Amino acid sequence: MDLRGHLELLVLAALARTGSAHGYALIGAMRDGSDGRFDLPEGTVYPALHRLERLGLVSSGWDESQARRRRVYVLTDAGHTALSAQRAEWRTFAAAVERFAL
Amino acid sequence: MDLRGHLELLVLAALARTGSAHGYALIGAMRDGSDGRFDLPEGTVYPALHRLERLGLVSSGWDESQARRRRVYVLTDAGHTALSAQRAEWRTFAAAVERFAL
DNA sequence: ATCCATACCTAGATGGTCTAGGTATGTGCG
DNA sequence: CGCACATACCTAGACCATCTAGGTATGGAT
Repeated sequence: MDLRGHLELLVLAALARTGSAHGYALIGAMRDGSDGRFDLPEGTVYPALHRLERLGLVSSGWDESQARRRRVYVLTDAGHTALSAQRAEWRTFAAAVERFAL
Repeated sequence: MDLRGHLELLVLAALARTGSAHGYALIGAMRDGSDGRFDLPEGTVYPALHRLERLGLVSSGWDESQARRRRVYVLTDAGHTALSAQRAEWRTFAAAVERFAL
């Protein structure tokens, strides 16, 4: 799919949209929320979530209340901050591309 | 600077803007045309130009008319086509990010 | 019973970008 | 003149995000 560094923004935004969600649901949310454009393989998303957790931007816990166990993620405060920063960064980046390359 | 896959679009667009230019001038054009936002190291741009030439999107020749020899690049027909395609791709990508993540 | 969707995971390949060097020529300045 | 600096080209290798390609296991439907 070639997200080229924008994956982090997408995952954080997906989590902000859903409030909290497990990995597989996030994959679906990104796919469905983008008309199939952001259809990421699990091998991309799971490691990204682990990285975000190492960075302290998300935290996770096992949800055992369902029949099938799931690792549920939520944004931390730092995650919300990072999301705002990445959104701002995207805007200036996109504006620059727009001005220069289009 | 972290252009993450958008470098090709930028270089092609820079060449389209200038008509034809040598590598060092393209670096300046990208830097100045973006308020310093696209300030790429030579080690990024020269290999990118070589790659684009291998792909047939640009062609080059030595300009010996000046005191200092320069390798001057121009877009090929395929390069113009590729630029249009990448602009279109950018637009749909940016629109999807905008809708989903902002 | 079997198959598919769900749900998680990781090792290793891939490949674009950057770091960090190198070479050489012209130009401005004291 | 000598020196610094900008110009102009180049490449090897590091880095690291993403993808490929596997693996495991459970639940629900037929």
